[in-house]
Amino acid sequence: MAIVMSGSAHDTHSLRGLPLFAAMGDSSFERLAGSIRIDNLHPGDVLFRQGDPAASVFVVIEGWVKLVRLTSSGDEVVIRLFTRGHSFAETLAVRPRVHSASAEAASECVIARIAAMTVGRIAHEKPDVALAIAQASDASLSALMDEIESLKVRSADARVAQFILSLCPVGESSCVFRLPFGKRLIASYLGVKQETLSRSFAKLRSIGIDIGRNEIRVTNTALLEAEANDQHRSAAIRYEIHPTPG
Amino acid sequence: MAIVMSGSAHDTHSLRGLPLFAAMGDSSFERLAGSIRIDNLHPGDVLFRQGDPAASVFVVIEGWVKLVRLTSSGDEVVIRLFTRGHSFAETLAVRPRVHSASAEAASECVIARIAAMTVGRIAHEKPDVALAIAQASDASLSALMDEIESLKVRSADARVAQFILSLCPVGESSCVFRLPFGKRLIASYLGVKQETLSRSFAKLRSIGIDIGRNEIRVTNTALLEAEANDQHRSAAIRYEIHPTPG
DNA sequence: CGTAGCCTTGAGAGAGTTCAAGTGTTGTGG
DNA sequence: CCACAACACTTGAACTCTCTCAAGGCTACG
Repeated sequence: MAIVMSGSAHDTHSLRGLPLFAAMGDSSFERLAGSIRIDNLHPGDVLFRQGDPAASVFVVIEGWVKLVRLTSSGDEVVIRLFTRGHSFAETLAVRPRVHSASAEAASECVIARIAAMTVGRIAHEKPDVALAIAQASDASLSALMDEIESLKVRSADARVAQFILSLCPVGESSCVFRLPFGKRLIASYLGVKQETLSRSFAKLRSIGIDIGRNEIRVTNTALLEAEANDQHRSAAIRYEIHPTPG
Repeated sequence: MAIVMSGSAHDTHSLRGLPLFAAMGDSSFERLAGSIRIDNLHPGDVLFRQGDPAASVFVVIEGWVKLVRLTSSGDEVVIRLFTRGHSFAETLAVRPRVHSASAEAASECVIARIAAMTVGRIAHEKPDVALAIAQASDASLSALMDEIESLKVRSADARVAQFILSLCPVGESSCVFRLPFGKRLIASYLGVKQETLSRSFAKLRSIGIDIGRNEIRVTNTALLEAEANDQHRSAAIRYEIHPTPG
């Protein structure tokens, strides 16, 4: 169950830097700030379900939220994973509709929530709020396009490598961190079966990636990057063929 | 080469009904209308390239435009296909950046184009324009999520069926139409190899879908729909197992 | 200590790709 | 008008990747 906290001065100050809020002017943010509710969530807590009418706009402050869809055959597919700074359901504040996917906490997390009606009302008066929403959804668009490209052209192994890489802190050539959620979830996000993911992890051990139960140890980020780009395939040397004339 | 036409009264009137424009008020549309340029494009004509700074917002009036990405290994992936009513690059009017994909005419087509700066300027003054942009990008978001779900859970055959279904006029139980573009493009859009697509088409013949060089004949849309939902798999009867106790 | 859930591993089947050859269409120059 | 090349598409066969089914191991929790 969510614990409701008042948006304290400290809270709103740290929110100001998150993309959705950073893109709007001071006066707009001030108006919104009073309506922001901060919730602490536990894994499995539901933010909204596919088919629910849109009620709020969300921003992740800490932890991970999964966006999932139920397929006609009954199983769930993870469409996206949101973490610190990501906002979602913003566009539904513009013209309220039902959610086309469900959102659920994937780890312990802290999220900010604002009533869609409030955001919508302000956005209709203040262009900077509407533009902030458009800007945030542009970021989502890019992220989804990356995902589509990846699904279409990369092998499962490459996608797995890419995913681990995305969890590594930027600029570090080696790192150790905890997996924020289960491997079942990762598999669904990457569009592979759990067994396939497990086998991919096993292969990665040979390039210095050690995946434990909840912990990942990356010895060399560069090797991981090569794997993510399918190097073993595209690196196949291409000889210049000089056709014998006649 | 594009043929530039003036936005005549007839043109702007028909544009008014397209989603991006339908979502804005009369006065905003009037202001925009003067800056709309209508172009006739031939297959292969480039609208923008990945890496180009955003210069315009586009709306497809007739025909098809493909949005493609170049992968690190050099081949191109079709991310999306736009047709009548679809707008794209709208969000780039908000905060100009470079395009993260290229757009190219996939068939003979007619598109409307407005300078991004013009749209941006108006959107900063009139919230309804900013909201129309947000609304249009919400539609894109949904479309991309559908695509991701499809890539993750459906087989190539199902995706092919789904795609043909999307080309059929709604509500018709049988139809005949021309393919608006080549099969190579379709394959790339669906994330399969051309040979695989060809074999999928061959399989569809058994359920009354006849795919010729440029023409498709669908005898029964319902059968196609069943195929698109992977019926042959999920329809496998699940028996209730009563485990023998002890 | 037993059970349940999550993860790994193995073996075999199936889906999709690759490579290679072949068909058909279109456009071009002789 | 035909020969030719270029291009788009199809088909076959072998191979690779990913999934399915099945069993077993590890961890957490009562």
